[in-house]
Amino acid sequence: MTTSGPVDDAGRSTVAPSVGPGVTARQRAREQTERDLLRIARRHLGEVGAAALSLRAIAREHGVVSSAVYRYFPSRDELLTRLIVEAFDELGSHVERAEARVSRKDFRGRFESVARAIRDWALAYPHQYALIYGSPVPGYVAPQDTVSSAARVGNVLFLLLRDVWNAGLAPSATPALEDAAPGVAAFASGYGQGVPGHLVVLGIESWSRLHGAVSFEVFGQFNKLVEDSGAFYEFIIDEEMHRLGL
Amino acid sequence: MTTSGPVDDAGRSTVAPSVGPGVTARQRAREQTERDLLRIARRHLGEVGAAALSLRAIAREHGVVSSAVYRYFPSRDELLTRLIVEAFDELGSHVERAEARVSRKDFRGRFESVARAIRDWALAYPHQYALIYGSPVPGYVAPQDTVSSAARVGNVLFLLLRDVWNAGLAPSATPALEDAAPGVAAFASGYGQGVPGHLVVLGIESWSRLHGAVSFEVFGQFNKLVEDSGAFYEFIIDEEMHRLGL
DNA sequence: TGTACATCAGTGAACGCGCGTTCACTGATGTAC
DNA sequence: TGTACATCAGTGAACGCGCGTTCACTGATGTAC
Repeated sequence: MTTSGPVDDAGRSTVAPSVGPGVTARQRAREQTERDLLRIARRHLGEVGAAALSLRAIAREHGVVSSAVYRYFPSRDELLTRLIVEAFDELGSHVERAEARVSRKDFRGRFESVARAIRDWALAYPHQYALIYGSPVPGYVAPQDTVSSAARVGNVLFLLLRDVWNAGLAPSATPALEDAAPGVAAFASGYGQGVPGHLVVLGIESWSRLHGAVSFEVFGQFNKLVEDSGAFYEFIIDEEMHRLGL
Repeated sequence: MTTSGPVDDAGRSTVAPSVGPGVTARQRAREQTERDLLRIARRHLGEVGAAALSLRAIAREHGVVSSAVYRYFPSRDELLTRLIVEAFDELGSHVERAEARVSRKDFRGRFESVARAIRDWALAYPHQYALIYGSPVPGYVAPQDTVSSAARVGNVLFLLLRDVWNAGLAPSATPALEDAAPGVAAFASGYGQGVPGHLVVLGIESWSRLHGAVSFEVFGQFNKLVEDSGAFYEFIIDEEMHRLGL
């Protein structure tokens, strides 16, 4: 039996349905139900937000008694974690795919597609975006499981930055950059295969800056202030590329 | 009777206790109670977040039956609105006071103190910050009352930008800035007393950029990524000042 | 200055609602021999 | 191939909780004459 991707405790794939001999109808049904519940949960999240997400409402919509959901998720928090990991992964793969479509040597094109992919995804799934980049859900503590999924967008940006650096295009350090670099040293030493600390600072700030604009747009701070947020975002992209030496 | 500041429908001050003849003990007691309830509400907000803010819990803590709260706030939403306006006003006056301390001609000093004041306030009152700059409270619709309070920080930044422009220091337009300017035209025409549109774009982006970093710090996105967020923020301030010609 | 009346803060009970989670159960599906 | 047993998805009732809001009321405070 060869499945790929994430698996749960029992070794069942959490992504695609299991197939082939040795896989029972019961097991296939379970996977289908789990996917259905997640789909409903995702939709509810998009309608009422994370704080108001209700197991009973999900069960009701699936036509099942509320306790039945506990066969699939041990608690509401576990379900939330699943949704958070899923949202990070969806944004991550959306960004990865967009960036992969561009020629490796086209640094400007790669940066543009990363930046636009973040905004496009956030506008398409505002509640999912709020779940992972908005104010923390009260009473919910993110477990370790979310970390690797959360890092995917950052990784894409970092690898791009590394290529820019290797091509000799990235800017050199300024005093202000040097001052900030020690504060992100742990990250730099983990990821920084030959990339200087000041570039890691620059990359994290690009990421923070893009999300600043996207959050303001998605959360409504631009209401009556910025009418054409697309053009505004393109301006930020342009500035960022200048700054990164592109 | 001379009171200043915001007043409620009955002409009572919502800020300071009324004094002098013609003000009854009952009225003073009412104002005291209202202030007590708001103080408790503010603290609960800081502990459980906006979505979980409960009128009953506030009443309980004040030692009063839950229906009594309705003598002061017609509904939970009205109370939330009060808290939101209050948070905007507190951040606004914190920033205004910080900026006013600096010599008018010291543009760098003025920008730095605005930027630092935003972050300081957000770190001191993270839930209040989340209330006004985080994901929207589900089911809550902000009424018009919040607009003028919400604009105070932006105004400070804009007036600073105007002074910079009048001193001949602000940068001239780039093609990317020109492209974005029409999208913020409404704001520019309202505020732009002789300040060109591209500067308004620049100012709004400064504001968005600062909040991007502050939000990431307050909402925990910098966990294990940026250890010294103070130094990181100083770097952003420095970059912004370069960009604004300071 | 005293009295009759009006105001209104706070009470206590109730309505109707939804929530997460537990638990003993039934009956269909799967497995070992 | 058939049978006895094990697994386990879904049931239905219950526990115990908290919520926002309404309403008729009481009794203290304030006001007009």
